[in-house]
Amino acid sequence: MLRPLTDEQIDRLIEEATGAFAAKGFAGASINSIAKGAGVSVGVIYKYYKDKRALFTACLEKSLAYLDEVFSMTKEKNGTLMEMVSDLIKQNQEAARLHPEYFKLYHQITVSGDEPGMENIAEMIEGRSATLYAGLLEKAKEEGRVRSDMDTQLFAFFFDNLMMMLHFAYTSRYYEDRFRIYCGEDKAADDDLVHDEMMKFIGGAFGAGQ
Amino acid sequence: MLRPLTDEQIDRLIEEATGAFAAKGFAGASINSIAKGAGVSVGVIYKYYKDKRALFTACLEKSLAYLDEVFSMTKEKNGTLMEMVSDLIKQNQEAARLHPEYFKLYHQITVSGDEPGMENIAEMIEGRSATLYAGLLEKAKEEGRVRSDMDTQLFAFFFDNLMMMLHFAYTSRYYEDRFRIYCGEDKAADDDLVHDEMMKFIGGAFGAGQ
Amino acid sequence: MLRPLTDEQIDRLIEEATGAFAAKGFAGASINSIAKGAGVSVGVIYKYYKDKRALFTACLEKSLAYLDEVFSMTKEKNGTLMEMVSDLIKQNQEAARLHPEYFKLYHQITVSGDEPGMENIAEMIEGRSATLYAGLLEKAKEEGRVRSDMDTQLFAFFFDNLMMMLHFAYTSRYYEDRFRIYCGEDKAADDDLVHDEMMKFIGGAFGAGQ
Amino acid sequence: MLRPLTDEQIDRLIEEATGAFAAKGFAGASINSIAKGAGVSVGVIYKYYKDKRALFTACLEKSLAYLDEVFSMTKEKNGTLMEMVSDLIKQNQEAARLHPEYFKLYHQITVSGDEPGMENIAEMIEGRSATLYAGLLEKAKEEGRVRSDMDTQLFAFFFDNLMMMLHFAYTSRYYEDRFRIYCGEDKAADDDLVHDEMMKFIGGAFGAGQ
DNA sequence: GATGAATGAGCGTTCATTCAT
DNA sequence: AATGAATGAACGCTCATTCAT
Repeated sequence: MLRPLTDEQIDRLIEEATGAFAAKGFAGASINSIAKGAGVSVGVIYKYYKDKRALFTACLEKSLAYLDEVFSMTKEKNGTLMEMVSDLIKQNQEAARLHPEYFKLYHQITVSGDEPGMENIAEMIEGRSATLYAGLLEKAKEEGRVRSDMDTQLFAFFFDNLMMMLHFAYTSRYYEDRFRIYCGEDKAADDDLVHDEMMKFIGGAFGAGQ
Repeated sequence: MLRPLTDEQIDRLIEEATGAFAAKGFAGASINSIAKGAGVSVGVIYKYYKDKRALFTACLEKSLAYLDEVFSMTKEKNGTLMEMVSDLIKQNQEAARLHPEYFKLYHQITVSGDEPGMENIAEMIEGRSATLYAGLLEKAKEEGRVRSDMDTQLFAFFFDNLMMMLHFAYTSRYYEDRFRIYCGEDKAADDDLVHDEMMKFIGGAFGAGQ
Repeated sequence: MLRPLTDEQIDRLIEEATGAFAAKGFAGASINSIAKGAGVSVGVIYKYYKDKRALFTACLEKSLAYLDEVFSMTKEKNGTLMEMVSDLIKQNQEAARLHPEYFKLYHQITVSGDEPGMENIAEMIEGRSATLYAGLLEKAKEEGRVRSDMDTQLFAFFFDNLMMMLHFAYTSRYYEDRFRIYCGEDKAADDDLVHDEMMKFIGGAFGAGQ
Repeated sequence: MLRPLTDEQIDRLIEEATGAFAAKGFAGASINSIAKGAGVSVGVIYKYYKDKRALFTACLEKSLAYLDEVFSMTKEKNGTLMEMVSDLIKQNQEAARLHPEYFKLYHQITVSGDEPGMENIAEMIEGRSATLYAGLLEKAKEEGRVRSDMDTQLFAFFFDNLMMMLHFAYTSRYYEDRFRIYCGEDKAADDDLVHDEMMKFIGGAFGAGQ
């Protein structure tokens, strides 16, 4: 038989597709040009994926698996709250510089409307970190290490918002520009500075000095 | 009709197009159905706007003008830093509930890639608030009303990130879901609670108690 | 606006489509090559017809209307049974030579399986002639002008079978060949001879000599 | 398997393909699903048959061989003209109920246009019966057992037309419907009645009472 | 010599854009 | 100067055919 797609070819297809979906969105990306870009035939895509949506989902799953891995690395260190925050910032910076397209794809789904199959996607993606952050804050609050008057759920939410915006700042053309407008080229490129200032910001927000 | 489009017609066109782009994204929206919805002919759209992208840009500009107006209302009050923060939160909450489509459109451009005409759009949108926030923080720092060790530009950036995520949380399907996952239905719907907690978060971050 | 399709263009489109469907069947015919052949754009077909099936239906309707017209011309003459038979033969010969594609299209639907929208098509097409033929035979039987032991419905059916095969013999490549195999080139081309022999055959079958 | 296709496999392939072509037509049937249904690989089909058309032709040939067999059974009985007619009717009824797909396939080729390889197919199929019928009629005419003024070739043609329409009436969806429209459900299902009436019809046509 | 996954032309259909009116 | 039907490139997808194994 014609040589089956190698793992490399599949990887390249997913990579190409991820890039296309990340850059142009689901509707804007074209299967035919993804195939061309990946160096495979159109037809074979439909052997591996039922339709365009399934290809998109496969790309998304790979991206989310990566994001989850990054998140898990921090989680497993089991450090203190602020150690975790520091870690998360660093990991996000590093991961976003390494694989911007994964974050871009994540970014894409945040703009998609009510497409079928997208109903519980937020729960899937956000559930774990929501629970983790709120739990850590709750524990820290009980132990008196953060301000006692916070709503831990909302504070977890605000904190995660900062994390999301951080990786988008390394990832989306618009957010990159915006980053530079706020800080100038130099600071935006200085990962350590950003980390340190963010630690101050979040530390202060949490009242983590107590 | 063989007379120029009236201002009302242009308004209605932009409104219709904004709704369509907000709901379905750039690629998903159809010029023909926008024309039908707006009660104008397809052809005339191309007299006023070079192409679909130009129409999108026009919608975007109107949305941004609205957002700017909201922002200006706060700016002109000339209150203290934390008064301004409080105001901004409230304004964003109100505006996002009133005109979600404007925020959705704003959200759309953050995912668009390197399309022509999108080069300086961030500068256009973000320049003024970047300057304002950093300026206010700088002044407050000099006066000792916020922590003295902050990088005011980065802090302004972090703060604006929180503002952006706030309006997206009222505006994008995905972010709405995510909001509820973090806080539950009740808190996500309680604008006053969100405002108050956000004030604590930001107040702490700024060291605004000093 | 771009010049709307003239009636001539629509006619040409239907003609081209009828030819394509007649020659290759519904599945085998291609909208794109019909468009090319008719000298119109693909897109405009979809302005006039919802989809391929609708175009086919339009062709079929035109063909059936023509067939019906031919049939009506005979019916309205209100002649005796054998006069009607004679007329029908002549009309079918003439019509089939004039517009073979209409008969071909009719022929096509006889091979189509259980496609949607084809459920009651036989009733639509065959109902009128079935009633007419059986009625005429019944009347003739009562009047003793045909054999008294016939089942008029079945005899009407056999008679119509001969009519169908007659026009297919002028219309379908296969049936034309078969016609020549049975009779030789010369007789197959001799419409009057065919008419006369067919009159004998049917006259005998009906016992119309009585 | 890396051994030649067994005869059983070829048979099964042809059977599957015949079913598919009969049900969906040439264009509608899919080689890939025929292969799957027959339990052979796609590739091997192309070793045995040049292309889809050749596979169709092979199916057709098998169908025609069967039809020919049915025809031969009658022929070999060497009965009188009207005995042969009676036999033919019965054989057609029985065969059509037993193997509708063979007749359907035969029906398919009558609608196909000028495809290559279809040039002499009518000759192949119709030649023998044309000769036989005309011969029998000629002999009967000489012996005075049928009307003396008939053109035996055309009468043979008309007679065979009735035979064709008879098996299509048991075989094609459209012709089945039409049969019922002409006769009602009950008569269409009553093979003996149909046989008897057809004998009357043909007997009368031939003037076989003489 | 069979396999069956890959190929890619071509399908039906859409829709941004054009242009005769 | 607006109209809106026509245009045709390009879409997602299928399937007859090929060819490395």
